[in-house]
Amino acid sequence: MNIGIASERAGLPPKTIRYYEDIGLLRPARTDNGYRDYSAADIHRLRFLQRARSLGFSVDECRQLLSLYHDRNRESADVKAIAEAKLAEIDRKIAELASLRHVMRHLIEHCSGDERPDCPIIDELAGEGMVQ
Amino acid sequence: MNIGIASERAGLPPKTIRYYEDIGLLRPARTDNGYRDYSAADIHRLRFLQRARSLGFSVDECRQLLSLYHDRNRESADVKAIAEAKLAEIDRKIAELASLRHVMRHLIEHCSGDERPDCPIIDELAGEGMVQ
DNA sequence: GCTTGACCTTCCAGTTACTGGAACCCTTAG
DNA sequence: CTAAGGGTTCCAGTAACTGGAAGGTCAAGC
Repeated sequence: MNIGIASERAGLPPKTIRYYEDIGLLRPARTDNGYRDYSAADIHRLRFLQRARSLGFSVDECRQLLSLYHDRNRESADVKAIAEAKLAEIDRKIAELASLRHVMRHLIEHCSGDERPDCPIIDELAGEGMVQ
Repeated sequence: MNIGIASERAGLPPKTIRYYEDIGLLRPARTDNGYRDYSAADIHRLRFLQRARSLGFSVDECRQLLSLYHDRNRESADVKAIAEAKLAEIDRKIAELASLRHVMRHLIEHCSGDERPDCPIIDELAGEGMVQ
């Protein structure tokens, strides 16, 4: 199976698939003309990657998850630990964004948004603002 | 004022301050020995940058905000538009993270997290899972 | 006067996870 | 025979820094 078809099946652009190969995440066969030749197992692996990436796992975490996936002796605790760390990270990011949102809302609410130059958003950034 | 002191006052690492100069965000004077020499206005500018960056504005947005800051004829509506776009972006990110969080929680809750190899997290990533 | 340490300089490379583009090869239909 | 639409490699660029090497400067202590 050529890379174009593999791309459709896996839901990843060809460039990304080649990149994953570059960094050692998979190693498809080659046909006589030098084209990459993807097996069903390769597609499975690519879809695994696509799903894990879309869940916010870094490429390096995907590498770990893949090796756990292929490890017949893995303990589910190992996988759970990675997932829990990721959840904690998501929570941290949400909290940070929520706090940013709060400040932004506050600033926007107090800005008249008209043709006059006075602007509490600019004042705040300049350190003459209302927050603190 | 040397870069070390400027760094303390602005709350930015020296490396970052030099980087901001590289990309044209400020242009401090130089002393005879070639050291950068920061004025009070430079520090003000750096603090502006520090605040805007920590509010999630990109370096390019900071550039726009700085030029609006120095524009005596600006309209507060211009600033408000940038801030509102940023708020919308923050909302999008929060929504995306919330949905990730939901899936992760679900997966983690169903994983025994013990020494057994069975793991719904891995199953899900492999496409044999419970979600969908 | 000399050394030592803290500071400063520039420049190059690396990070993350791709993406764009150039130059070129292969296959197939008309 | 040619053109379109695959495929290949390799190089460079993205965002916003960060680390590190090699070397200049300055102030203090002996």
